Amino acid sequence: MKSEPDAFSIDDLQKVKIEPWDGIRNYQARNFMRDQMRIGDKVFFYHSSCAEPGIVGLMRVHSKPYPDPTAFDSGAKYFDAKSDPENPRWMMVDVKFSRKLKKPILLAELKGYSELQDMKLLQRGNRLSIMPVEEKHWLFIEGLF
DNA sequence: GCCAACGTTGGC
DNA sequence: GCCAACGTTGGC
Repeated sequence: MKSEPDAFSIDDLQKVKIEPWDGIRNYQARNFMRDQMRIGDKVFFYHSSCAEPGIVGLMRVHSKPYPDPTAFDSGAKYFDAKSDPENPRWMMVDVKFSRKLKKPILLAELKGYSELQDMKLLQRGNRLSIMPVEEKHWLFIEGLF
């Protein structure tokens, strides 16, 4: 799961411990939260759109999917008039802090490993802010900690 | 700031 | 349903 550190960083998560991952307005990203995530699933926290993009920490899924309340708040940045509270368009989960890596694993480093060449994160043009990680890739990256 | 790669919108 | 225009993401 990606976040711009200026908006919400791994340090912010370490402080608050649990964070509702709201504001996702992309159907594919929503589907991953709504359909694939289970409580306790491990998640990489990735800093994007910054000087040194990369994996900076670990967290876990901490709730079942539920409607994103910011979609119903007409004053909120992520308000969506087309999301009906009776039939919510945007679903999200809460995440819980696990740990911060001593040293981030930067995107530039990840790109260098032949073992990760087919990883979704590294595919050309990928802009998804939430995506699944294959087990083989997860295990390889864990070995880099 | 630039640009590639999408995703969304809206006219037809 | 098609597709051009526009908006967004995100690395560089």
